[in-house]
Amino acid sequence: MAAKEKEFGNTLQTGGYRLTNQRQAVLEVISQNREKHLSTEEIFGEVKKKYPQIGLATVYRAVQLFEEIGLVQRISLDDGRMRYQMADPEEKHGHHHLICEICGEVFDFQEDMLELLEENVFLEKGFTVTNHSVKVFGICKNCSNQKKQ
Amino acid sequence: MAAKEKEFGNTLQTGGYRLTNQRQAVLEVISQNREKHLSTEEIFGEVKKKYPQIGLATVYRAVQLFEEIGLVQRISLDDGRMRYQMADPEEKHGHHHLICEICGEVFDFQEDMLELLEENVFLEKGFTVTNHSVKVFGICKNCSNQKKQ
DNA sequence: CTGGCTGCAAAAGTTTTGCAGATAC
DNA sequence: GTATCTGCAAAACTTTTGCAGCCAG
Repeated sequence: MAAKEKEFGNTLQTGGYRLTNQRQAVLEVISQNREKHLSTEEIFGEVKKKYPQIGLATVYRAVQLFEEIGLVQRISLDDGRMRYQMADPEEKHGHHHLICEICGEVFDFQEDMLELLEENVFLEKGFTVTNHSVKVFGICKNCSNQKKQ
Repeated sequence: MAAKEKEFGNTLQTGGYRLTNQRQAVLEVISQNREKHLSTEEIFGEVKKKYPQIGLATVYRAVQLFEEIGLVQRISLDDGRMRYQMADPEEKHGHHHLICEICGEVFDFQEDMLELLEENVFLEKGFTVTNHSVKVFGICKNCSNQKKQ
């Protein structure tokens, strides 16, 4: 925890950015909801609990900054709002998402098979891959079980 | 062409929807720009050339209907607006997109390797895949060549 | 100190909605 | 004829921006 905050501070400092209470609070919320894929508005709501005077624009500016310096990963579920999740520095391209079409739950998954896909795309189309975003829609295990009952 | 319009009419009729001039005009624009990935505003602009009195809301309602009945595929490039493209009824899950990070051009690609990925996801997570959306970012062949010059 | 950051409020951009009139079937 | 569709305008939402004051370094 202390190590994490130190790392956060360093990452901001390296870029010449300031470590403000607001930014700390925003990152804390994202960090404490690692599995949640929060929208900006949801982050705003959570941060306000601990930091009631914060403005929505500050949250928008904070998450954008965090994405630029690689602290968080931006996720779009194509529903007209952006979501954010902690980025894992170990991952080359960020991870991917399984989205249940019944309950809307979002599950993470890691899939290295996509490396092969990238190779194919380069050979066939001359396209050099720098990143990819994969969303897989379907029915999650829980919802499948409920259907059977 | 005539066959396509007939098919369009039938698809709408099957659902109990009306074949209006506005809807025909919207679908014509999408159909005549198969490789373009037009945004709703762009579709609106094109349609107005032939049908100047059309309203933007009508275009929004038309593309939403077309997506529901499977005539078009909705594409999100996470830039805050939706795009639409003709759907190929032959494709199981729609095709995927290569997005150049330099010129912004969007190229289509078909990749069957994802079938394997779906199998893995089911085995590992019990998640039954019904659809997926893959976006691959990178540098296209043209932009790579320009860089070298 | 001072340049970067915040909060507020206004603006911008996309998409949705309500409603009276028009139209496909 | 009538249920559906359209066009307009207003509203709803998310995100961005301008600016005066504040604060981290």
